[in-house]
Amino acid sequence: MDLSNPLYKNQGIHVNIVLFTVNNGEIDVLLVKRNNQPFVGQWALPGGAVYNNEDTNDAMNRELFEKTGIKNIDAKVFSVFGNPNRAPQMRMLGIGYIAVIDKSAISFIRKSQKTDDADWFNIDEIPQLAYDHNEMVSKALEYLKQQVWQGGILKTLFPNGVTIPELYEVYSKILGQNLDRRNFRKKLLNDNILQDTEQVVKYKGKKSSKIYKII
Amino acid sequence: MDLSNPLYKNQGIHVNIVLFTVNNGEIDVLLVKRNNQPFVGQWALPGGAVYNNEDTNDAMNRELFEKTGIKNIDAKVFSVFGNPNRAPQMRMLGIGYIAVIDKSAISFIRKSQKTDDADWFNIDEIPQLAYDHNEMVSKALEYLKQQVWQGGILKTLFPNGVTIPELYEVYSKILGQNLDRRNFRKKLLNDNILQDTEQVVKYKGKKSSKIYKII
DNA sequence: TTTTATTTGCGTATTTCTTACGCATTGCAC
DNA sequence: GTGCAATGCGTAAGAAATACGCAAATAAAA
Repeated sequence: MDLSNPLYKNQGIHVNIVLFTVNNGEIDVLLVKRNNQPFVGQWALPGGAVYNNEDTNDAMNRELFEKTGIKNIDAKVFSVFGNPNRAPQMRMLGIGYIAVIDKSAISFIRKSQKTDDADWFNIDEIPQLAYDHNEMVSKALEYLKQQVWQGGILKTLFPNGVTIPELYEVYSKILGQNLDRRNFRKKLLNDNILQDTEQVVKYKGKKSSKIYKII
Repeated sequence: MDLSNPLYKNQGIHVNIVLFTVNNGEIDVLLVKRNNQPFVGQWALPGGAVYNNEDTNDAMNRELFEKTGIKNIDAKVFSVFGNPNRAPQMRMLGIGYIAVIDKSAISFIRKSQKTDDADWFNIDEIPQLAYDHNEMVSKALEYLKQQVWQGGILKTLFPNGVTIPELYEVYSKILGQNLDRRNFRKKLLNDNILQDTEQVVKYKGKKSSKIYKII
């Protein structure tokens, strides 16, 4: 590679994270409001440019922390966005990360110097976003649907235990269809990913239900 | 992003393709011999640096063509290699592409100005490669194993039709285990991905077998 | 207070998919 | 010819997915 060739100049790398959470059976995505050029004032996915001495995973966590105060997320790459014109100033390669976390485990979302606002948005009410971030969100959701049964990606969602009815809501919402509650329970218990904690929880208007830990 | 900040300077993007083919029931990977710095004289995956006005998919096909003469491969990103020190000169982000093609559909492999040699290597006899390309190959193979049953990735392997015994060899080799020939046939026919062509083919030493098209 | 509706949780029957394996036929090697 | 491996069809047992009945808990409506 000839470093003096202008064809190789002015390329950057963007990392962005589509951070999902589940709230009352609704799927939310974390967005931040941009306060600098380009796309000032528009909502966007948390993320930013990677330093030249920085691993992309580290960059993703650094940008997430800087813009929202959230630390150490174990996210996975779900896609790469390689269109050279996806950013206006210069070529920015886009790396899309995805994770699902427990919102209540985050004490607060920090609105840093770098953002005017940060908040969770229902997946059905996402505004027009900066860059190609709307496309990123929909691709991430597709990926989530494919991955939801083969585990892993939901482990961090309920660090303090979960009931089967709660999991039922999450799966139904992600997959966009109503599963049979009785067969859903059977499959989960059969898959040996739930550990009985001997505890129960009682929500208003419902029967009390057992709390499990996801292994 | 502050373009004058040295933290953002000297970043490049590498695309590399792990191009698999199947030969006599063996899995081969296409490698090229480097003839310029760094790693002169060492074998490597086809690929190279992305131009700043170029889509990454286009860059992958351009580099593949320049170095081997192979055109228009429909490859998928299987992983991103984001370690900032994976290339010696400067930070090069690595994008790993994967595809499986029919070797016989390629008239010849061109040894261009840019490479001293280009050849297929059996997956069990891959030499020490440039950069982190050995890791790329093994990650691509993992990805291939995961994806082999849910179709798509093998479609281009047999453009002129295929027999079930031929597919049996491919699947067995990729998955690294001997499947039951009779159940393998049943599953393929049941999955409705094979279209009977009413033709048969006869290989020396074997019974004649039906030719199917993969849909 | 009684009734009604909803939710959790367990059980059972049916169907579909996977796995194991028997066997006739073809074709090469000897 | 005999022997052996490959193709291709079939059947049976086992595992997994699906459909649905039903009892107990609970809250809200009558």
